[in-house]
Amino acid sequence: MSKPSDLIQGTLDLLILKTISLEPKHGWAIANRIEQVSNDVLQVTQGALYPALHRLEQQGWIRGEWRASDTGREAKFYALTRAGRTQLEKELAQWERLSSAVALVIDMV
Amino acid sequence: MSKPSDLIQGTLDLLILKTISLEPKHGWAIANRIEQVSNDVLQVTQGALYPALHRLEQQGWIRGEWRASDTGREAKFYALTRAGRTQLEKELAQWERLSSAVALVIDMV
DNA sequence: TGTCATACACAGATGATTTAGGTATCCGGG
DNA sequence: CCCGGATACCTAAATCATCTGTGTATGACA
Repeated sequence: MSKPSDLIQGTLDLLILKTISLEPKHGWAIANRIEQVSNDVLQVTQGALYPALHRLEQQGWIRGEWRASDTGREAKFYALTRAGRTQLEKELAQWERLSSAVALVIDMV
Repeated sequence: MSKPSDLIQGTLDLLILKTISLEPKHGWAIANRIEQVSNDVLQVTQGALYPALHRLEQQGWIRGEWRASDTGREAKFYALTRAGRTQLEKELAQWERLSSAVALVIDMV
């Protein structure tokens, strides 16, 4: 089974970039924030989250740094790089483009 | 690279079901229609199309039948079954749900 | 002391799509 | 008459994101 019922494939990068564009966050907080803002519709599993973070960091779009979290524990905070900001714009445009196209098809009469 | 720049993962089934819900079509025509209606934003490659059609047929959501196409050639026309119509409703609702959730995140201030 | 929430990470399976082929027919132009 | 382009079907291999399932560790709380 394992239908991807909780995430639209390919949007996770966008969601992460957007989430930390407001302020740097650590992985756990990023996942929580996405779930919260989406009213628990989007579920970010850790098995998707951490690989995505490493991927994004390797591409140079985000940068990680160990700091103390709100709870006083050490956590890896990720911030957008300049390239990441550009990438975010790109992914936003791409999402807009594709989701509008899907809308055209499903609104077809 | 091979970025999925021409299709949102997981939406192809929805797009196909919707396209033949108006009137039965053969594979080639389905792909053309989707591309046309989306202003060529969505590209349906044959390597994605035919496996998807077979998948949908196996699930009992569409039924194929050989008939003559507009051009006089034999082609396999696919029509929605009753279960397919139900499935289409489901996928429409799901898409609405998920894309709205994404919108919430990317419009986050 | 033990359990829950926080926090990171990875390995293996899954499954849709991309890439890249292959077959065959029909039509029109040269 | 032949050849290229459009139509029409199909499949195999590779890629890659995500899911499932684990494992580690700490701090708070009861």
